[in-house]
Amino acid sequence: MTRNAAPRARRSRFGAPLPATFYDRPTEQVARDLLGTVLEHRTAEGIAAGRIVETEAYIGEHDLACHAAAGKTNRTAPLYGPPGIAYVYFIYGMYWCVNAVTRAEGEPSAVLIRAIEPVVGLDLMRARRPRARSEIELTNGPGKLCLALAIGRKENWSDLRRSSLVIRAGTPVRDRDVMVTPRIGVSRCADWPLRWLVRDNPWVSKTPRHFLASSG
DNA sequence: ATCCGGATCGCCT
DNA sequence: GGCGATCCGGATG
Repeated sequence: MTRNAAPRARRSRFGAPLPATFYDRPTEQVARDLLGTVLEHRTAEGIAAGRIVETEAYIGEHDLACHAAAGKTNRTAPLYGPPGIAYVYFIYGMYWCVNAVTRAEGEPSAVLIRAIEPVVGLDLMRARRPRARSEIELTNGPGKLCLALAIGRKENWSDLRRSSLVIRAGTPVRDRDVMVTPRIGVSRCADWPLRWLVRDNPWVSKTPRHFLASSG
């Protein structure tokens, strides 16, 4: 029968790592196209990976919600680095969030990974997220997914093509399954439509009201 | 289902 | 000194 899904240690369970040229494009386009790709982190504990279902674009020094609005500092330096590296920042004295650095018109820009759908390493994620009361709560937020995948300070500046933290090609998401909304949790430029999400996916951090009608 | 405050600290004003 | 690209638990309707 179909016994070719060998559970043997396989270097890449999914597609190839996304090339640098993928990230070296307008940030909105990168944010859109990251939907459906797979974020994978290999550690001594094992492999944990998930399908990206929600992203946000932060575009340059003139986007006041973007950390680069503060200019180039020790903290924001990765945003000025090459497309395809990770920008991992510490927030609220407690949590980490991971971005993929892009390059929009030479501006320091990045895409925040806001939610993933767990695919590999569910037990590992549960162990790392003892407070999650459901599979959904494992990774339905930018801080949560970093806990589940053990992404932190060490992953800042990582090359997302060839480090322990990789983004691989996955199953593309059709346009009709993609929604765009304003970004979450920002007070400045709060109405800019720079958040992309997979419609009806349970792992999306905050489902837009417009699509809650089905439950009424 | 929704709202609110506390936790906790690095960074910019 | 004050505020975050957040999460969680408890209170409220």
